[in-house]
Amino acid sequence: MNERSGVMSDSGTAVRNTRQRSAVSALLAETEGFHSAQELHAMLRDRGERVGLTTVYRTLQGLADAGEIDVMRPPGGEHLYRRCSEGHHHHLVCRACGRTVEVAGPTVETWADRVTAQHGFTDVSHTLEIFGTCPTCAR
Amino acid sequence: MNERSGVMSDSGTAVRNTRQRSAVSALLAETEGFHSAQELHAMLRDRGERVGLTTVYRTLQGLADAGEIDVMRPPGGEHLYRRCSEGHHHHLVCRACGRTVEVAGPTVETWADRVTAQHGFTDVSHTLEIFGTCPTCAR
DNA sequence: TGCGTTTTTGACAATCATTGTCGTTGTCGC
DNA sequence: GCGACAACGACAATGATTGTCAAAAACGCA
Repeated sequence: MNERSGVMSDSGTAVRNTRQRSAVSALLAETEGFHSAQELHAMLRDRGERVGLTTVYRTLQGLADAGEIDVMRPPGGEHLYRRCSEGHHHHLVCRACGRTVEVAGPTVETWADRVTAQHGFTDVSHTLEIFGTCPTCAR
Repeated sequence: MNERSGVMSDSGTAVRNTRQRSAVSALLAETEGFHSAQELHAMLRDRGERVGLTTVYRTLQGLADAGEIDVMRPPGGEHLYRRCSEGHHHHLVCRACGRTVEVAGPTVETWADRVTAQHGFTDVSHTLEIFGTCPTCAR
């Protein structure tokens, strides 16, 4: 955690530092793995933090836009959010039990950069998700 | 959560050949680019084919499960479907104009196989989407 | 070829995550 | 301390996708 008050986007819109925003950030900082907006909302409630569901959605959106958290969109479900560890990485997700393994992929990064450069694309980002059956569930 | 995940590719399940299924397949075969289920439904109606929206959804799902079409899930929107060209490939999508470039990635395939094997995962599939700004829109 | 079984269809209702609304509340600059 | 204005949040609205189930169509078989 760093980035405190005074974060201001170029457009001149001030991002205010509120209890709710801090609560969401703090929760994400302490939590492992992916969780849906609704789950995070419930977790905040359990902690005694009173934060509206709408606010949770908006805060997560803002954090995702700022690149401070990961968003995963698994087939057939809600969006899942997770604090973003430093550096770029991807996820290997078990279809059956949902277990997630974090994998770094310098190979992929390099490849993606080369491909996009070839086509003249700029301001590039990419998402890569790998789904499979983990050894435990395979049995 | 259980999966009736279909490995029923053998002769057990008869996939019946209906007018509606043919219509959807034919439309996809003639159409370039990605389209939503609703768009495809409208296109069928314009052609004079009478196919229910529910059927379109189910047919697309079936085709996607069978690996005959691509599914893309862009942020903030509907699922987009497209006929799948032979071989595995990925997409480079322009954020501004939506233009799509198809790219093959043997490097990525190899990498993905290696990583999943390392973790013992089986029955693996992956999705990779690259978003950026194309040269035209960058200006 | 005709018949019965089984799948598929499709209009409509239901679901449910996400977004919009808008009066109220709290923050922050001054 | 004060006022402007962003953020909040309860609720309603949206809208894509899925479930339902009677009717229709396809296919296997005699």
